[in-house]
Amino acid sequence: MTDSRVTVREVARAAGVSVATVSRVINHNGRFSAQTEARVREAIERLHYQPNQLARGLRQQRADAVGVIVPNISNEFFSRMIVTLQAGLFAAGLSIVIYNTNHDPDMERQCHASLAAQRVSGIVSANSLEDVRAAVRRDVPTLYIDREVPEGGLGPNVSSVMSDNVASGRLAARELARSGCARPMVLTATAGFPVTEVRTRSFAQELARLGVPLDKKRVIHPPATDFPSGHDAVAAALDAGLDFDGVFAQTDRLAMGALEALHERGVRVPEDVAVVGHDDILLARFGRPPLTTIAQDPERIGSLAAQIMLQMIAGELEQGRHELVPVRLVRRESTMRGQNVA
Amino acid sequence: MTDSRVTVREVARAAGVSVATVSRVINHNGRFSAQTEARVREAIERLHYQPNQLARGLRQQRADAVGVIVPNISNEFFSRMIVTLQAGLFAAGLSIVIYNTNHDPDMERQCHASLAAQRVSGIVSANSLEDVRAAVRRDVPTLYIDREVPEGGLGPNVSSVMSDNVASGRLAARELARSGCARPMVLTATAGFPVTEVRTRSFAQELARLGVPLDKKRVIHPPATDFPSGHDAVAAALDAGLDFDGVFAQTDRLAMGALEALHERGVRVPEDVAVVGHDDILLARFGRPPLTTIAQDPERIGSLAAQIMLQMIAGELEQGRHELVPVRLVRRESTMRGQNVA
DNA sequence: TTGAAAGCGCTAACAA
DNA sequence: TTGTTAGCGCTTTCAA
Repeated sequence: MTDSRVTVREVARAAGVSVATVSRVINHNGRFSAQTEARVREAIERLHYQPNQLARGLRQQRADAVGVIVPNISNEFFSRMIVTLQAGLFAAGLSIVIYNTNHDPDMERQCHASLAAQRVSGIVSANSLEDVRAAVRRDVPTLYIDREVPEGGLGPNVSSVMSDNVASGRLAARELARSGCARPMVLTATAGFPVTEVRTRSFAQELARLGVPLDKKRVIHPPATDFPSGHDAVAAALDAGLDFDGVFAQTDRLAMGALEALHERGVRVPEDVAVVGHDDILLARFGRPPLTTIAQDPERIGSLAAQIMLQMIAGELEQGRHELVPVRLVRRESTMRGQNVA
Repeated sequence: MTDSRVTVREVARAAGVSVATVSRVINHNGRFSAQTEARVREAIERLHYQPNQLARGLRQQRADAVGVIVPNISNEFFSRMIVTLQAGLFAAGLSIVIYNTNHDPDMERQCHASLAAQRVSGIVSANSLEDVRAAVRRDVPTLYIDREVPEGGLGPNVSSVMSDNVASGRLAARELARSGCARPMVLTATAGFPVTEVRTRSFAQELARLGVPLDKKRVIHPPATDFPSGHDAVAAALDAGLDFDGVFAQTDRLAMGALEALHERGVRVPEDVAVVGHDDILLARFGRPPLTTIAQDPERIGSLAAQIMLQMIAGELEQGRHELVPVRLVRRESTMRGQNVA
């Protein structure tokens, strides 16, 4: 197995060269004869040499690692994103160090402090609550997921990747309109989801364009983005006698809760109320009825994030990149009525 | 913010002491006067000093980090486990470096090589495919999740945590027996899940004890552990005319696929066939009908893993700890018949 | 093309 | 109680 006690010195001795030469061969730096290279490689192989990343990082003033800060890795969206992010960075020799913040700003600060102490080469921060300007101050390549960045960007060290939330709102609006909804309701995803307003605004605009007004009293802000919040919000709306015939829930978990509440009260979906969710998590197809939803593409977001991060670390970017990842409507039974049935 | 360019030297100068003293204060090592400590702490505070973990790690011959190797972090079980694992280690000043192997032994080897190069203080390895003896050779505290370790353990540097799989099999057997099943079928979770056989064996034993024999031809090994595999396995069984009135599926995703296949063929659950899953993932309560399942406790597994890992790293263990985490039956409609209805 | 040596920031052994 | 200093393993000047 890998004997972690072998150092450059021993490789150098075994190959009959200096440590500098060994280093050059390993890093493809400077010049050396093919013969020397062969001897060094043979020694590395034979001794099972593994360069000490700590020493390397200390010398280079940065670790071959990227910090990843997410609200909660057990959220399907983040965990799926991380799979491709990790793979993309690993292929380039970078490892990832992960932290959960649980949407706690103080925890987020602690994570940044820890990453600074580790001298990571970059930071991927999802649903960050901090001021994006902090990234500029830190001077470490930072990539935000699902976070609006000011017009004009923030220099070469700050990039962002997120779903096309304007398209999300638009698609949801069209789908409900096509289903014949006249009084749509929105369940937003406020807490810690900075992109929710973009979706709501775009949803309202597209509805207006289609001649369906969105009444403010039908924009509801549940306390969280989970199943119980969706359930309780809709149950409360029904109790209050709120009149609605469509729901755009900004997470699938909210939507599933909404379906449950509607089912309990005997409100038929989609006949009486059409429902559109957001994210297309595994659960969505198991809704009662199966849930129409706006699918995000976390795998694409993760691999794009890896690619951009590598560019930033390599200093290849004059300006940060700010990418929008397409979303798509996945139509299931929860909106199958009117035009949609055809 | 944290200025990562400040070093011990500058703190020492600012506090009017030597670097050694600063180091002592930071690490609570050796003796120093309260007055000195106050001065040093003040300087640290004022300069926003952050010890360089790379230098520290190099000096100590190990990084304050733990490697975590899982088949796929987007599997709900692993991501939930990692949340508490990460929190427990973070509280002790350790960060976690994560890798996905996708059940690929070669990738697993690469991950270990990378972790060795990073001189991590410990490794948590879930569903490992390697020979457990490799951990002894590596000489780094290793904690296996869901992996049997030879009787007598493997010394102080190898521990393990897993669900009580014997109980899993037993609970599933009793539940199906109570539902009146006479011809139960098993969908195993072969690929990369080394604990599946324990469950099957325990299931068979308990059934036998209850007077219900488990026919070998009703033990089926789907190619994977996901929804389609469960669906296809059950569809094939029905096509082949296999006679069964109960299913123990060793992952909930398999079970959900089974439910779907049964539904398609008009086989009623639980009236004609009772179904028990395993894991209690979010999906389970949305089964048609809601799925009875054996709940694992990934949060408990993660926090226990953190605790044991810290003990191993601190050298507090004479022998590795090998812990079984309780599972429990979550009864839902998919087994609600016979005795179970009462 | 190669080697010698400085030094990254820290901790710990030894001295005072 | 505190300071001086060697050295962890590596990369990268500078010299040859």
